[in-house]
Amino acid sequence: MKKEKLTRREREKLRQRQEILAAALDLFSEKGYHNVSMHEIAGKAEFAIGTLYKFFQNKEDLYKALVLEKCDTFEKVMVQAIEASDDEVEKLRNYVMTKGERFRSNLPFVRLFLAESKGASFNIKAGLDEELRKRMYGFLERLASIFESGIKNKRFKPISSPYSLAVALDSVLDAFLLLWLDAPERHPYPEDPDTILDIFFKGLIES
Amino acid sequence: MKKEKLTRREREKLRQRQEILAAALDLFSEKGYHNVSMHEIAGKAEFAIGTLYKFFQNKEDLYKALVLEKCDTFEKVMVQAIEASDDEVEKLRNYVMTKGERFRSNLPFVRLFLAESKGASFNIKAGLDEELRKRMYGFLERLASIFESGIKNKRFKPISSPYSLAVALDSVLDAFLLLWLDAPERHPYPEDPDTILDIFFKGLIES
Amino acid sequence: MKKEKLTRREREKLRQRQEILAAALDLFSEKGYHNVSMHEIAGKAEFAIGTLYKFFQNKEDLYKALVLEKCDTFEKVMVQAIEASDDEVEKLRNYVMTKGERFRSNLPFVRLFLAESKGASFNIKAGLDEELRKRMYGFLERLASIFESGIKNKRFKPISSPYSLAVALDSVLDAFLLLWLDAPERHPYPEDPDTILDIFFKGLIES
Amino acid sequence: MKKEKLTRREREKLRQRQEILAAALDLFSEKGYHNVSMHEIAGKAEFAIGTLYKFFQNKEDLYKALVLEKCDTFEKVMVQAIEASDDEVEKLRNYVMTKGERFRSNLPFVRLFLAESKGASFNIKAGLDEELRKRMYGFLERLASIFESGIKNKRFKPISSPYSLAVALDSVLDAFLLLWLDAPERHPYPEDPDTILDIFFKGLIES
DNA sequence: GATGAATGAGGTTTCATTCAT
DNA sequence: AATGAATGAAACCTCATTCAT
Repeated sequence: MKKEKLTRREREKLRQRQEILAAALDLFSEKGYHNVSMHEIAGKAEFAIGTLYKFFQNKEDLYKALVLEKCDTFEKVMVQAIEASDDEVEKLRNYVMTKGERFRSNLPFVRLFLAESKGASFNIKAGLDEELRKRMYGFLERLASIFESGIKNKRFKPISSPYSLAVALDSVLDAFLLLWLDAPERHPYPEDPDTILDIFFKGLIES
Repeated sequence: MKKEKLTRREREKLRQRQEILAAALDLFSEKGYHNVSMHEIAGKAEFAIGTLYKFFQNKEDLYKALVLEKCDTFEKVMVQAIEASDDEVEKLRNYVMTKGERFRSNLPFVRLFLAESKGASFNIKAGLDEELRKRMYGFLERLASIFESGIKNKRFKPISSPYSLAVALDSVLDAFLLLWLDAPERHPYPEDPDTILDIFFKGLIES
Repeated sequence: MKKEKLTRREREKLRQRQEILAAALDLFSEKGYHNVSMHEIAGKAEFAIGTLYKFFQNKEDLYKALVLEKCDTFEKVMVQAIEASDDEVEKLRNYVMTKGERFRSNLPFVRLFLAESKGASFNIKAGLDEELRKRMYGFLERLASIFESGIKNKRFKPISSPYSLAVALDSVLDAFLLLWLDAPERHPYPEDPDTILDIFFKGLIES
Repeated sequence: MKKEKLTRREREKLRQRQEILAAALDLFSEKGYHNVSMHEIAGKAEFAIGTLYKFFQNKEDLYKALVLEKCDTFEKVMVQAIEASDDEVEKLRNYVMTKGERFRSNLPFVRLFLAESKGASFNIKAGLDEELRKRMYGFLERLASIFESGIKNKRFKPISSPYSLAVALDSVLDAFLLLWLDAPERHPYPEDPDTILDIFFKGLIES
């Protein structure tokens, strides 16, 4: 389905959908699912309330669509980042940099993302959690395979659990980003990815 | 305020308060702040609705009290853990072990804790976040000072940012605990604290 | 206005109108006025919503037109039935038979008709009721005049209130048809009109 | 459960329930289920909207309770009427009189009753119809058994279908009452029950 | 002091109707 | 002339909170 094949009408609809989702993202990320009313979203998006229900069956549906679509885009960018080089260390550097950039330019999304992926999400009765975790596990396995191949290629020391390493790296990134989100000046996100990677690269214990 | 000074009446009130908080913890951790009604809490605690409002000004207040008190206890236990030994490595080991034990025996609290500390908390209009983060930063500094003293005592290599290391260690622990929470069998929490600490102790790069 | 004078355009419009009414009849009779939306009718009739409003001012108008037109046809057939013979008993027989046939082959209409004529119709703010009752009274008078003429012609015993008799006969027919509608197998509508008429023809009391 | 055993609180609740039902009956019978809002009922009953939902789960539930309870009372009175005498003709006379009186003093109920029992009720998704028809069939059988016993006791001529006779008598009563409801002056309900019964008692055909 | 009945603001959602294309 | 996207009033219902008993 090429872009050119979309009729004007279809393009218009798509644009409206994006506007609704953008308004919803702003509000949800600022106040949380339960503190935002459909009226508020409609108001911010400058549509009548009924119009929202033409695009989304209900509030839950709108929220799910928002989170899933944003995560989709985010995941794709992350996958691209780790596939941009053949060198394992370079893959990790790219990942750290790209995640940082991406987060810092998508603040509203980040708040939602962390709320959904770390914090227990009580917003939606079922399904979103599982879907998101499934994706996260998938991505962690990609990350783990970088460590594996790095070990095979003798770039890294042999390590028993590459998956744990992936979990660790990812969580550390999120932690730094969360700190930065909370107080950007006090906790600047490092320009140089090695600042973070060195935590893993350089052993702490004096030998 | 010594225990002996509490009248029977006062002790009774304290016990009732605990019962309310216990019921609230169960419900909030299972369904989330917005999906639990004051009626439900009253029902589970076997008090009348009005009684809840004798103890807490409103729903928000009850929630705040619950989270803060639980965090208090938790923090005290963690501080004890890292003060139980004089050796820096032993302090870290104790921390990893104790946090794991504590989490695994306090599931309902953990869900709330993670929702509040990682996920952006949208439950409460203001205040809880800040209070909790302040405490968390305080604790992270304690952790950081372990690394500092370890470096001074030549137990650890010199590292530029002990605080970052503290953040990293803590976030990695939480990540493992979150995985374990989601699928305990697939992601067992390691018996031996060194399994986690080695991520930081042993450098990854082949030299 | 003769048929020949209708232009192709006019004939087309009339056909469309009928299609809308047919779709509306199906839906209204199945779910009731308030449980059918204009969208549903438009969908079933395969017209755009706007088109419905070209033919009918609003939902109420559409409903009124539907009921009145159907009743018109029905009334005409009933009048024909009682005028098909000169003999009073035969008139009544024809009436009983024709009403039965007509009902059984127009189920959707019957449900609406009974809802409107027996049940108090709360669908329409005003007007339909009165119009329908006026017609019903007119028809009952026709029926009454059969009894009158039967009495004058000595086919029937003298009876003080032929109108009451008309009411009675009509209501009994409806009652049997309602039973049949509810459970056709348990309450078959009699093939022989005399089964019903005998209730009136043969006195019940032993003399 | 004796009346005396009701606590003051319970009696109060019962009274309130009755007030809500009374307000609802007035409104429903005047405007129909779908044209009455819960707010309206609350306003007329002089309760807050929330209070209505303490007594009834939802609007449907309130309506069902209303119709069923009213029908219960009505049925009991009717059964008493036909059991007040041993003589079959007297039973029928009592029935005709009592139904007339009852209807004429319970106009709002009658409108609802006829709407539900004759007109197809589209108000309630399911259940009310069936429940009411079941009761109506039960009552018609009681009526039929009067004709049966009358035939056995030689008070009535032998008739093949006493059930049909019951249906006929009942529907004729309803028809007269409906006429009276529509235009009391034009269609007075007969004082003397025999006016109606004679339709069945005296054969129409001259022999 | 404890209770829980009563309140009503405010949430989500539907649907008859309009009007620009 | 026909369309159907957009509108927004108004429906049902929940639940935090109060206060008379």
